[in-house]
Amino acid sequence: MAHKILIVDDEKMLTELLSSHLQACGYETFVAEDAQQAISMLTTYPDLILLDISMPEMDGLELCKIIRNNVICPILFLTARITEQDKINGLQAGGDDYITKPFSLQELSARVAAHLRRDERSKCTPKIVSSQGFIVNLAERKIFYGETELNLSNREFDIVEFLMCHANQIFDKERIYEAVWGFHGEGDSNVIKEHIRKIRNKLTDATGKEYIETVWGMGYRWKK
Amino acid sequence: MAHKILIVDDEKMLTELLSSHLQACGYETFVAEDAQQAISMLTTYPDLILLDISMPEMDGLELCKIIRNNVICPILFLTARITEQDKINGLQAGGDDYITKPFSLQELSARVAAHLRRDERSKCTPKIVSSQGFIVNLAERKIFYGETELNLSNREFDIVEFLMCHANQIFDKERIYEAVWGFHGEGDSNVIKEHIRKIRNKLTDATGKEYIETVWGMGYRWKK
DNA sequence: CGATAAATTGACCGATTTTTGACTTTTAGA
DNA sequence: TCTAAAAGTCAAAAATCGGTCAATTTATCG
Repeated sequence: MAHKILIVDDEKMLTELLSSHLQACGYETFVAEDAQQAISMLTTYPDLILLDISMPEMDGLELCKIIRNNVICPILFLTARITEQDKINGLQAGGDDYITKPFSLQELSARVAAHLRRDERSKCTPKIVSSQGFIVNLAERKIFYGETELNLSNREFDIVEFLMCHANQIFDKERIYEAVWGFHGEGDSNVIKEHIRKIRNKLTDATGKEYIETVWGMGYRWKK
Repeated sequence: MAHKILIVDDEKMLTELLSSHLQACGYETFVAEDAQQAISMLTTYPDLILLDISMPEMDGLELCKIIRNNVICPILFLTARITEQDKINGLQAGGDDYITKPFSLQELSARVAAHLRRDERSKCTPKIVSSQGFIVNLAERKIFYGETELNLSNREFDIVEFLMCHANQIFDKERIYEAVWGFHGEGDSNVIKEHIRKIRNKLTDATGKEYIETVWGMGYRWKK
């Protein structure tokens, strides 16, 4: 399957040029001309994003942060000026690399390919973490307690992963929602309660122990 | 290094309250009472800005745009009313979030912390304070006297935190109510009296000493 | 398309916290 | 000493929060 590349830029000339070149290189391309479009196009789950941060109508860095909160793929900035401060700002906003204008199409596709390769490699390396008798396979998103698998659903896995990786810290429902869903939810949400219940059932079924503690009026935490 | 927060508001009462609470939370605060001051204080490079957009003497949104053009830190609006249009206007002007009045100090610092967290992953905010044999964990909102935990409820914790952080100062019930609840209460409220009683019981149970003194006709104070 | 699993929502219960109201005690000043 | 205001006490009502279940909506897969 071809890699998907999202191009965010308001200059039609440029986007068409990039788009056709990258398509010629075998990529699938999507174009967004403003922040609104860019955000809604994240649903295509691009493998890489080219983002022009020097667009007059919007703050590219701000947009970058929003994007970074929703996807993990590489974000490459297209920019005219480039100072040390720009670099720092951009990296803090979650960017991965800069391509300064003017650039050749060859250079562009080379950089794109390099980032996709690196991303692909890191995807291939299985990440396995173990703690408290659990074996967590982040790549396959599976959790074992000794020999027995826990069969968590996606959301359940996300919640467990988040709590486990921040053991002993207390998180209220709002924060868990933010961490797992990536955006704000309504304050008094039943969703978290229900997921916690399901998770607890599966945990105690497999281990016979309690791992998620409720701190009344504060939230939940993974005991360690 | 503590995070720097710039507070822009023309109500002295409120700015002092916010300032002292945020300082208690470990932040460094700066106060600007008008647009002129606010702009010149941008040279302190704040990590977050609290901006009251309902100030009579100036256009908060206009000011926000100016600020946004100069710094990239989160800008949180303090506002009484909040319509859908307000939100759009505010976000277009470069704001990041809204806190609608009335709000509790707890809510405020939670939102502030959330934005700072999202903005970067630096962990320089001090979360544990100790004094007079007490260990106050602001993150987990727990208080220990030596080894023994005090098991305060949330409101109780808020009151103790407020009094403790302003040791030896006298506050009447009105003032305590404002600080903890975030808005004005009726004058002769039993709520404070009752909470103080509960707190005193828990304090003497754990320590055998008296910490909260009543100053007759004036209020309460934390003895130090 | 339909079947199945997952995610979310709404309703309800019980525990805990918070607030209230009635009452008692203490205090300062006449 | 007496009194009115302020503070303290207690129990019970009200609000909040978390846990659970069933029902509904939403994704996923063949």
